[in-house]
Amino acid sequence: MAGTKTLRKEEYSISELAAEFSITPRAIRYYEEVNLLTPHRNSKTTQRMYTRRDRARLKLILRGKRFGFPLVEIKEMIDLYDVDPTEKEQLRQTVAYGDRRLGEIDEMIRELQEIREEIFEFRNRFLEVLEGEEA
Amino acid sequence: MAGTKTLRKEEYSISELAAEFSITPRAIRYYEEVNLLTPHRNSKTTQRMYTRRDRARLKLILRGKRFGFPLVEIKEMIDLYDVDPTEKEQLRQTVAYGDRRLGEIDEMIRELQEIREEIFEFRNRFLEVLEGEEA
DNA sequence: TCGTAGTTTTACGTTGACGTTAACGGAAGC
DNA sequence: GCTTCCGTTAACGTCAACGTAAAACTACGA
Repeated sequence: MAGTKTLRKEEYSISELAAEFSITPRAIRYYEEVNLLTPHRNSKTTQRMYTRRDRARLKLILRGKRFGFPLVEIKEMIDLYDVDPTEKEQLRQTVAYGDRRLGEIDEMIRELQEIREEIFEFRNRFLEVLEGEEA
Repeated sequence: MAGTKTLRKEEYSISELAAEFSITPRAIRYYEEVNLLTPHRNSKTTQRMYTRRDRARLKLILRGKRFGFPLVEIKEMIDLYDVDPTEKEQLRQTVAYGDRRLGEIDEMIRELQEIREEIFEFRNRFLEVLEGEEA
């Protein structure tokens, strides 16, 4: 089985991607409008074709959305993957940006754990009441 | 110092609350429009007055917003605090709702930790490059 | 008592993130 | 060749979550 890699498509059409992620083609085109995706065109200026890299970016976009980040901020974050590693100043700024984001994310995790605790305790209190009645 | 509790205001005006949470009075009134807050009126149908309980609810609203929850869902979650503990069916449904939310939140925490890892590694890789140059 | 600062309702405006429709083009199956 | 799906652009519509502006009321300190 040497050389057996999970066979993956190289390119995707817009509706293939849309179906895979349960969104609409319109949404994907919109992400292109705001420069979050830059698919190339196939067969002489017609269909958009999405590479695995485009697909990966789309995944990141949707992940950001799940946390309520606006698309502009999602773009900022995703663009970190494209920083030129020879530009010292850019690197420095990126590191600083990353540090800020890390702080935010740690805070979010903290808060989420709080929320989890609250819901959990509420749930249990209610469950106890129910199980008390059961007897 | 017995009986010394941190002196807290009993009631707040709309702009006091707005200032405290760095939002606008309009936003607070909007939350009332969608039944997320129900301040009482003081001195004959004029000013809205917010109790500490209202203030607590506002805090919860803003916390929900930080995670991108729409106001309707935030309302669902906050209303858990007001479930009638004598209504068995309501309790049962609330427990089920809580379980669903707990699942979601666990997933969010997991994802956030992933994101944290990614940013962290990126940051470190960049930092290494910078420190290499330093020498 | 007057000014000014805060509050009220009403109502229209705005922004982000798409949804929806129209009008068209190419390809594929019959 | 015709229909039936994709796909394309362009343009207008929509919904949530407020922003903003107008016009009136009230509260309060100098």
